[in-house]
Amino acid sequence: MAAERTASWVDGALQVLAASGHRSGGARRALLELLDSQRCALSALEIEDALRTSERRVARASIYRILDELERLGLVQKVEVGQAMARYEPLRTGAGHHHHLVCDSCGVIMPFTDRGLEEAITKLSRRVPIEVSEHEIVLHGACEECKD
Amino acid sequence: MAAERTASWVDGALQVLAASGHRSGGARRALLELLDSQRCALSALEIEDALRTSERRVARASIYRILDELERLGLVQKVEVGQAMARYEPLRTGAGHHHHLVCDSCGVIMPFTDRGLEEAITKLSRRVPIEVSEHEIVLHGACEECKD
DNA sequence: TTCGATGCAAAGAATTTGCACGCCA
DNA sequence: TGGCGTGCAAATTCTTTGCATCGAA
Repeated sequence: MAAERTASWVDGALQVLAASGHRSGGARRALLELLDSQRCALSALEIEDALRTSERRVARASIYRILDELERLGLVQKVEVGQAMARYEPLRTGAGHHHHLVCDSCGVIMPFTDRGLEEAITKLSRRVPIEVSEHEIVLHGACEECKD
Repeated sequence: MAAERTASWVDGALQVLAASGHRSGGARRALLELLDSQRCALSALEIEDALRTSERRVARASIYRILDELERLGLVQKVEVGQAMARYEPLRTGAGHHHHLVCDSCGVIMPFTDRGLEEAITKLSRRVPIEVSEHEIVLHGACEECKD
């Protein structure tokens, strides 16, 4: 829609955080950068793992707290793909919006986008009894590998 | 699509169970009947609660085991509406297929159906890298009550 | 110096597993 | 009668909370 500078999602997020009265903090910064570098949603534990190795180590509790705050501010989206574990990914304006394919056999998760689907959702949103702010679509099935 | 007798979902389910080599069992029966009588998805704990009161009491572990088996057999669908708790509902052929609206403020869940959405999904399913067997759509937002 | 940010460990909540007994086929 | 179905309780796994300390403004 609007032509926005892709001034790294991290910067934008930090700005929003500052604007809402948050101080800096190394843990949050590391977490934001990790999320930004990912291709698809990560779970809290995967984040802890990734950060333990490289970057800056961040306590598990902090990860949950930070993700919770980021979600509340609309900076990340929590996605539930049915593996008893929440996953999070950056919420970018316009570009980057996608949904998920899940292989119920091996658990792999892949992102996909579909214009028709988004249009259907937009139309639909106007006539449901709630004020829609977000939507989440998950297609379950068997991936090439597991299809046999 | 096909004109199917609505010979109660419970009966059909019991038949599938029998066909796949399962014995009868009172707990499963009670759980099936409860699910069949519901208007929307229930969580395992809600099921335990409902069964504790009336019907036949069923142990929590059994509820999880039974739901797991029913899901594997394609008799119920697990829906994740993002409240750190899985919900289950009967999977009926054709009629009854719906998706969910979730109020992120009060947590109420409402079912909805949309033809356009289903068509978009069907088309889309043909060109994604997995063999789609199920799909789940959740719209998040604020309900009339919480909209203020 | 002040108060939010973070780490650590214990607490909680949902779900799973182990094992013994009861009941259907 | 044999083995699945079920209950009970302990164990796991993911997430949250309590509290002390560290660090940014």
